[in-house]
Amino acid sequence: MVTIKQVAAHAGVSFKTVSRVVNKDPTVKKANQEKIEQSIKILGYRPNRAASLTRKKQSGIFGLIADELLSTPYTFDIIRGAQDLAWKHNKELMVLNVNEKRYASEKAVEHLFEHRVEGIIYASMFHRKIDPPSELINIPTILVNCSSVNNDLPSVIPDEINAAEVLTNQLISKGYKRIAFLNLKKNILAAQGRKQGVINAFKNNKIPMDNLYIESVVIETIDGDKSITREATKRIINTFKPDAIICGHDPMAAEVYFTLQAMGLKVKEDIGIASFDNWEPIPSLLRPMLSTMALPHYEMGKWAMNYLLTGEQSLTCQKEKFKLIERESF
Amino acid sequence: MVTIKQVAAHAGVSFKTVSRVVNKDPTVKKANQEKIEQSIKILGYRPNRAASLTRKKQSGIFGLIADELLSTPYTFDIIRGAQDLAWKHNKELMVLNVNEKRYASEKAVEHLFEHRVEGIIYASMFHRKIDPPSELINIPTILVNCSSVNNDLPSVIPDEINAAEVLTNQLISKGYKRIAFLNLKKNILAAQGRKQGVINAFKNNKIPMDNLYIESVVIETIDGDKSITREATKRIINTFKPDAIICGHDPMAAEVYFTLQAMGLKVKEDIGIASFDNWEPIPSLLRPMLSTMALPHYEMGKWAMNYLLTGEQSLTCQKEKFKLIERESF
DNA sequence: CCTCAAAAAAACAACGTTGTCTTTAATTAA
DNA sequence: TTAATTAAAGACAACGTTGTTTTTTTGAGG
Repeated sequence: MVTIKQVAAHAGVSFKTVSRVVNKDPTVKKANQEKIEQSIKILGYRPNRAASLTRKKQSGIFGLIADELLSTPYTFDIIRGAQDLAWKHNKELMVLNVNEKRYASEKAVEHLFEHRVEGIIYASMFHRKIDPPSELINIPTILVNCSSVNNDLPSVIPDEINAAEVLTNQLISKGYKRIAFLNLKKNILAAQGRKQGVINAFKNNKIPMDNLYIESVVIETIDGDKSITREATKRIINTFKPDAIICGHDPMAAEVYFTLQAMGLKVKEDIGIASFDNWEPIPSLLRPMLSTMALPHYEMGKWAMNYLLTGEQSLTCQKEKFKLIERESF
Repeated sequence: MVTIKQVAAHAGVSFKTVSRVVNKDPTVKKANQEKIEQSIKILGYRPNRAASLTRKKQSGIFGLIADELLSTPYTFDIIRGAQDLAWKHNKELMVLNVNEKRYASEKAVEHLFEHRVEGIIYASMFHRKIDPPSELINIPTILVNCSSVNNDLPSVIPDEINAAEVLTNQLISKGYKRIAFLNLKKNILAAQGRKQGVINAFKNNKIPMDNLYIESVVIETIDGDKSITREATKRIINTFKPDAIICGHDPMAAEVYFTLQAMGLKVKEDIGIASFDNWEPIPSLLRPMLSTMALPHYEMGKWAMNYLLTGEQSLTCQKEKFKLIERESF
């Protein structure tokens, strides 16, 4: 690999002058600057990042630990959001993919410390409480899509309450009057906020609460048994007789679609369907395409990176708003 | 940050001895080793990776450029496969997510060169020919899920022919006799290989070719208009009258499912459906769940990393086999 | 043409490690 | 006990940069 000294020799200047050109120091004569840039190009010189980091105080590297517990790869947008912003500021983002079984996140933190990262983003693959590696308190850290059980770290999470409120408002404004909400499992954070949001919307619109029915549907895994969803749907249609159903997430909406179809009911025509997550490719695969509240993954990743870049220290809990993706299901 | 010299002072030895302990040099007396390990723990010392890299000839870092052209995040397994193996060998994997619009892959290569990576994995998000950054010929590089237009770089790609052959064999062995293949667009690499594979299977099983019908279906985007798939399905059912349909990929299979349903036909009972990709969550969402050939993303990522780790130089084109995920659709 | 200040470039130390060589301590053989 | 040998630890240079200080060059003003 060609070094700064070789460039200096080629250009006939001291290596320090080359360093100045590389670092865009304005105190270099134009003539020399051009000569050196020529030499750099001819020799194919690239500054050695490691060497430069030994003298610079800031590494320019941030870490992102992606806790892919449930391997829901549509959360990839968190990484995209963080990386786009990092690059815009000429910072590196070191992404470490953590899998509970094989590599403890402790090891990932260790790696990042060795690289002297300036800050760490810890991203969970679904909204939940976590018990993060204790070392994280020694370095600027921001949690994404999760919050610490001890509340000792700042975080950015999806605004579940607002999402449910906006979605329900939209349904109501379109004339739906009797809504069933097939919520996720009770102990899931998202479920709690969304329930609150749906209720808020009913209150704000002064609609009697007996036009709202909420039930938590237990789904263990995405590809597992969905008979519970199917049975709940049938039962609710026959007893509560809603004109719209809000589903806990898009996979559940898919199952609801299929159940309705089997019952001879048409989505939108006979019953409106709305959902949460915008878990591609599900919403655009279904017919009619599913209107759903998109999780602000990209925005959360970006917000987190920005938090680190601005050097903020506050122990905030930022809530990012979902975005309604209107398709054809209500 | 605490340095090696501080540890040395704390333990009452020279900093070189600490270095030996950190690098697991066996020529350190047990007593000293333990004393130093104590000091490291107490002071929370972590070796400075950048400083160490200035002296070591090998950086221990590999680069992965993820060309997320079509943002199909289910390809994430390529990264997982590569990273798992890298970690097992105590190597770092620097993942750079490249988006055609915003950041040229040239810039990503530049970054990786500055970090003195030992090799680069360039991964495409769907199987195709690419024109990779020319700088890559100066460093051990392996292409994943793509090959170079100039054939000047080694690559690992999915074995499309074999996949189609295995899948078709399986259908035939289950008694299906008249098969329609709704292939992807003609100019897609996967489509060409798979067509060959299906034909091979018919030949090997000595089944007359007039029991096979192949048609290329043009789908521009995943979430775009699917009426072409719908119409093709109807037409083929009514004219060719197959007992099984092989779909070009899982989103297409979903559309075929819906079309059949609308026609009053039941998947598996009335007609077998098979597909390619195992593009979660589609296959496990559909009812009955879709049997499909899984793209060997994880395996390709792992193979690529292994290629770099072993320091191989050959200009091979490795073909990784798909895996049939048997569910319930045929 | 000289002086002096300002600008530009060079010299040299420093960063926190590892590699190599040298010195010291421990062990073995006589 | 001592010399010879080996094991362990220390000293010092080196890596390729950047930060700081010193020297040289340039150019303006008289």
